Amino acid sequence: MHPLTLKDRRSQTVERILNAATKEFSRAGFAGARVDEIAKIAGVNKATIYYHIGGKQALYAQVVHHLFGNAVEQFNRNITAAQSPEDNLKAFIQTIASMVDRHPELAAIMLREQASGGKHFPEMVAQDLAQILGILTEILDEGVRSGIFRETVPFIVHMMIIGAIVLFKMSSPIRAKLAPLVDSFEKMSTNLSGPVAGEIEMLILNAVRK
Amino acid sequence: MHPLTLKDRRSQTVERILNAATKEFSRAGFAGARVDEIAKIAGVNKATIYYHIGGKQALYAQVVHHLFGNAVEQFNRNITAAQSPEDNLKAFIQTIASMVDRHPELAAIMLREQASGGKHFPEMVAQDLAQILGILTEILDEGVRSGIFRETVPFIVHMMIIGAIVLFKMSSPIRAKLAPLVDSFEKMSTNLSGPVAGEIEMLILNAVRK
DNA sequence: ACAGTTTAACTAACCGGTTAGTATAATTAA
DNA sequence: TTAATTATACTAACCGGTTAGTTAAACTGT
Repeated sequence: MHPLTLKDRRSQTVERILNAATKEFSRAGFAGARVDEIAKIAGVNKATIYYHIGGKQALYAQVVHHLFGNAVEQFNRNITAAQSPEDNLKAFIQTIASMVDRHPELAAIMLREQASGGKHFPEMVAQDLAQILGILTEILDEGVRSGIFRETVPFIVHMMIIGAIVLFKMSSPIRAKLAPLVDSFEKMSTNLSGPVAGEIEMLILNAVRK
Repeated sequence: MHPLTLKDRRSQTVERILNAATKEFSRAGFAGARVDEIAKIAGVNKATIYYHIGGKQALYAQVVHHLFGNAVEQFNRNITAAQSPEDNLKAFIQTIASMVDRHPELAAIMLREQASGGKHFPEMVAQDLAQILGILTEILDEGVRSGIFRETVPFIVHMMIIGAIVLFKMSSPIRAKLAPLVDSFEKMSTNLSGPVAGEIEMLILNAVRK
C-alpha cells in the first residue's frame, strides 16, 4: 500500500517545501515571508524545513536558484544558431514571456531582488543572469554582422525587454484598479503570450532594426 | 536668532522623519524597514514619529504619496503641447530619467510596490499613475495623427520606458557584482542622464517611429 | 525470515531576541 | 500656558531557530 522509500519521501517533502517557499517569498519578499507560513502551506512542521534545507536564507537561495536555473535551461532549448537574428530575438522574447506566464513568482522575485540590489542573490544566480545577457548579446551581434540590426547597447535592450514583460505582468492588479479611469485596460489580458508579447516583439524589433 | 514658529518646527521635524523614512523604506521595503532605524536616521525620538504621523503603515503611505505627487508635478512642467511629438517623447523619457537620478528611492519603492501588486498604494497615487500614462498616450496619439508614429499600445510602451529606466538604475549593484564576467559593464555609468538616457530615447523613438 | 539495531524523517514544544507600539514623566521653547 | 519633543521604560506579539523526543524505514546478523 505504501511502498515509499525514504528517498522518495525526502524529495517529495523537499519539493513541497520549495513550492510553498516560492509562493510565500513571491507574495511577501524575503523580509516579509514567514517561515511558519511556509511550513503551514507545505503541510510540514517548521523544524522539517530546518532539517532538510537550513535557514530562511538557504531556503530563499534554493528557491531563486531553482527558478533561474530552469530559465537558463529553457533558453538553451529555444535559441539556436540555425535561426535568423530576427527569429532568435523573437524567440528570446517569447521564451521570457511564456516563462513569466507560467511562473509569475519569477517576476515578483526578480523585481524585489532588483529593488534591493541583488542583496540576497546567491553567486550562482548572478552567473545565470550573465549567461542570459550573453545570449541576447550574441543575437544582437549576429544581427549587426548581417547588417540588419543597428548597433545598440545589449544591456539596455535587455532591461527594456525584461522591464516591459515583468512590469506588464505584475501590473495586472493595478490595471484592474485603474480600469474605470483608463478604458483601454478593460480588454487587456493578464497573459503575455499572445497579443501582448507580439506587441513587445514588434516594438523591440523596430527599435534595433536598421 | 532663530525665530522658529511652532508650525515651522513641526513641519521641519515631519520633513526629517519623511526623508528618513523614504531612505529606510527604499532600502529594505515595508516589511524590512525598522521604525527604530527611521527614528535614528531622522534624529528624533521614536515617540515623535507616532506623535506626528501615526504608525508604520501611515508613514509608508505618506512617503509614497510624497514621492509620486512630486513626480506628476514635474511632468506637467516639462511636457508642453507646443513641442513636436518626437521632442515630447524625448522630454518624457528625460523627465523620468532625471527624476530617478535625483530620487533613486522612487525606483526602489516603485519596483517593490509593483511586485506586491500595488497593495499599499493609496488611491491618490493610482490616479497619479493614470495621469502619467495619459500624458504618454497623448504624445503617441499626436505622433500618429501627424503620420510620424506607428500605432502602438501606449501602456506597453510605457512599461518599456519605465522598465528600462528603473531596472537600469537599480541594477548598478548587480552590474558591479557581474563586472568581472561582463566587460561592457565596467565603463557603464550609474547615472541615467547622459548616454544611457540617450540610448533609451533612441531605442524608443525607433520603436514607435514609422 | 525475523528479532534487534541503526538511522533518516519528522514533530511538538519551547527559547531568546526583535520589533511595533504605548505610557508617562520630565524638558524645551514659543 | 501650551505644543513639541525627549528619555526611559515597558509590553505584547511575533518570529527565526533549536531541542528533545517519536515514528518508521532500512539495515544487520543469525
